Amino acid sequence: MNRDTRLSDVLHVLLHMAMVDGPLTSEVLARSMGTNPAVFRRTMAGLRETGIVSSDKGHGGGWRLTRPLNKITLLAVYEALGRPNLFAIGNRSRHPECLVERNVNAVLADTMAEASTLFYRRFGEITLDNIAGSHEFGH
Amino acid sequence: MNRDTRLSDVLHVLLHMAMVDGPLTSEVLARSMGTNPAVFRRTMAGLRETGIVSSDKGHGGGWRLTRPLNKITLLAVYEALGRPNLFAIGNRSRHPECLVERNVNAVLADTMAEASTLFYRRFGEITLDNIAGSHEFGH
DNA sequence: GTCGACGTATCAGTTCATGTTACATGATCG
DNA sequence: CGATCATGTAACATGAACTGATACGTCGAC
Repeated sequence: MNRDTRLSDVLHVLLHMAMVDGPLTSEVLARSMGTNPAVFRRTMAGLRETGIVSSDKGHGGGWRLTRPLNKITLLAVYEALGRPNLFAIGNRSRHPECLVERNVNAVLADTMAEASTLFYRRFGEITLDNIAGSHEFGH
Repeated sequence: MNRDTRLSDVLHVLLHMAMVDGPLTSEVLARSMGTNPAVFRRTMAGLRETGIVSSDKGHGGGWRLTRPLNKITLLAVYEALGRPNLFAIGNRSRHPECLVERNVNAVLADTMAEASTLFYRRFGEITLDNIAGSHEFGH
């Protein structure tokens, strides 16, 4: 099963955007993401809608950050992507009426919920300037 | 991305096996798992190799548990399946030499490592008899 | 020796994310 | 105002991976 790398890809691009003054085009940023402009725009749509970045058409257009890196948490980026599924494992309810199956599902769901909480907490603590510099943010 | 439900499926089957005296055939157990015998055998191969279950050919053959449920941890089952990938997210190293990308990867890898530890700890604490009864094992 | 069961290789089918193309919209510049 | 440049997005193509399916080999009980 292939992993969803959009979060990693988007962070990479955002950090590069922060290093440049003017806007950058999908053409350029897609290359930095290793894909093509249409995929890049599709991926960034949520970040535009939640206001992390803005995009302009026409001459001199392109993408830019709307606020400094220390005002953007990893959690905000994750949520802007639509909170993609974190886990590769899960339940399949073939027999929803079966008590055993319900117990199994509850155990796995509990553990995954705990792990989710951990992800959210950590993501909320990390701002993008923490990532831009050397890897130092509290442990 | 579709979730890997093998762990959930296998637990379900193991608990049902524990409720029966004699061995059960792939035919029967596959039906309980909602699949066909070949897929069932493929899925259970690791559990046979690690000794959680045994299988016998010929008349009166089939699958049986080799030890009671309270001697089987969820972790043992997970490992017998080959420690399937837990996470749906991940890094893609398109630019391994890029410092920014290395920082991004490190942040995500750290968080995933922490979550892995949590999964392993919880899986190690839970034995299958905890799941068989009502859902009570410590919180 | 026949039958019943597992073991497993191999191929087919499906699904889903990603890649691709195409075209519409809108802004800027001359 | 028209040309150009950029985004927005729909629609379709591609490809990889997992599951399902089939076939056949092995082995044990009767």
